[in-house]
Amino acid sequence: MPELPEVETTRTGIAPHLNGRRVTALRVRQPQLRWPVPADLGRWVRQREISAVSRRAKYLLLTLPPGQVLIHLGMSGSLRLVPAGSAAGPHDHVDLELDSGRALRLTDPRRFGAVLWQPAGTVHPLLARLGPEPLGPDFHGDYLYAASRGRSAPVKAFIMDQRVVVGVGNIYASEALFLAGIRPDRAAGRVGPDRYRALAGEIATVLRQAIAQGGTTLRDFVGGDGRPGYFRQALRVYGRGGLPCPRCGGALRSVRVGQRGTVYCPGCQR
DNA sequence: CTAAGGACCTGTCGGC
DNA sequence: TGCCGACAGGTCCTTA
Repeated sequence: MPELPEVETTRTGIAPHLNGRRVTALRVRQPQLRWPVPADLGRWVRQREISAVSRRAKYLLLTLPPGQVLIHLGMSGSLRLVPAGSAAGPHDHVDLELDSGRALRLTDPRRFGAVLWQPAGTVHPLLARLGPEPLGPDFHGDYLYAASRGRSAPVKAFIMDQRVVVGVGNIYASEALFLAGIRPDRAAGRVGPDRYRALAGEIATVLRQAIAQGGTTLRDFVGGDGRPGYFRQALRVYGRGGLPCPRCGGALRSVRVGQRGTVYCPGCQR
């Protein structure tokens, strides 16, 4: 999936085409995503005007007067603007048609994504326990240090926990840990305050740089304009197991940490 | 409370 | 060429 940079890239790509537009129809070809698309979603959004397109964690939020449409891209989801009524492929599950003659189309082969509804004034349960935004003021090394005391889970799993900090997935967790010189399998509670300050800084830096490059495209991610992201060429360790470490030249090691593929440099990361 | 494993679903790739 | 297992950007849910 899309981690935070890909979701943010999607947001900036689609927002100009959605802001101020009226929804003319909702077309759901496959409601069985991570959770079923609410059967009455069309009634909530039809003829309503989209007033904002925002992001919280890896969720996109389309604000209409009575509430917000929540969209999560899961592992393989992407959003594009297409001409309304254009031919749909087998994984084009949802079209949100607009009065501009275009439609926001959700494509998601693995169907781990979600399209949900959050009435105004309520907080959807999925958003209720999210941690701070990594690019916001509440995220810093001292926070990570305090939150990690007594935790024996690997530090990589810790920073990928959306209750700790949102938006960091498997790619950027690996990259930030490399940049901060921390072994991904080290217990979160056994990383000191100075190293957490470095890690918080590297997380923010790598996310910002990836956003500037339009995110990372491994196979199927495209931004709202249909173009891939270009951060892949800047990845230091992710997907590079066995290849030379960009810092010391030693072979990068590929392991599994918390069921997820993980690459690190045994020489540079402690 | 934390941690670990399974579950969801489709596509792709490498090995035999 | 064909089949089979492993793996893929997420994260909730159950179990211990």
